[in-house]
Amino acid sequence: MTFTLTPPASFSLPAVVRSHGWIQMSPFSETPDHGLSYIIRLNTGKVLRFEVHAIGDTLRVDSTELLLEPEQTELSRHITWMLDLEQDFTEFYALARDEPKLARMVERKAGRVLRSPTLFEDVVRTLLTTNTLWKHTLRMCRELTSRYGDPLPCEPELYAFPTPENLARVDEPTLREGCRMGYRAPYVTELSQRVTSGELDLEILKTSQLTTLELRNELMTIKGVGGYAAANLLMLLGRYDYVPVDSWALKVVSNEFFNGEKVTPKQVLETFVRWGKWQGLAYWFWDWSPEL
DNA sequence: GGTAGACCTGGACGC
DNA sequence: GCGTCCAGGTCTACC
Repeated sequence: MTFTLTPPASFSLPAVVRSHGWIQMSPFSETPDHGLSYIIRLNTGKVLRFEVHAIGDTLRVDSTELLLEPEQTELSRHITWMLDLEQDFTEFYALARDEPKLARMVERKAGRVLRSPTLFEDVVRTLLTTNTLWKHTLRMCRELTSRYGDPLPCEPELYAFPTPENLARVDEPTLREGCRMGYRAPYVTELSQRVTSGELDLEILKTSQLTTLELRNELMTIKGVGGYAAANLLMLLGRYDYVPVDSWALKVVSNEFFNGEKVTPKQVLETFVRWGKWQGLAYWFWDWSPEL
């Protein structure tokens, strides 16, 4: 079935889809027209694949399954969140236009960051990005999804991302060996159990009134979430006060601002501090010079 | 508050 | 084929 959504004026579907590496991780994929494809499990337990295509000024959503009205409402809510349709970037764009290294992202209507439907899923994905190579992150995510996600009825070889309940049931050694997640396995197990038991409500953080610092502290109570992961998750929550400093950040900032000299995480943070509450976005969408 | 070492996986490299 | 080294963030213990 098909329905439509109306995006804000300054919106580009390809810009969101390609905003970062999530699109390469299962069950995300990019459609040939640079739209979004994703396999989701709704609250009713229904598993479906949906595609979002930009058609003129609207977004067309195609679903592999027929949806009841509450299911369509739920799916619309998820897509609105995933594509960050409600965020207003007017203030940031006004600042970014005067910075040659950000002017291009304004032209491309970039700034929105692709999200998973749930924060639980984004935390798990982020845990899988830490202390490993991107290739291995993709493998771990693929294994996790295909082993513990619910299958798509019309293409049972494809799966939705596993729910907290699914992952809470998997014992840690199985997760460790099956998905070759190493020491990350107990982090994912503990997170899944905390969410399933109700001890940790991640979804409430999406609309939290906490300050960014308080939100950061809350995220860092999750085992395996340190400074980089918390900053990354804050970006996904629409808070851009922190720059996620990883090895790539150290490299590009060194190349761009320090003539290739080795830099510390503190120097990376100082480089973008002038962007205030937008510093994470300025870093993320900076038009980095090619390495010499 | 800062630092060192351990945690894992898998690819590159030398023998 | 085997052993060693390395990259990638976070945690814990220690100072």
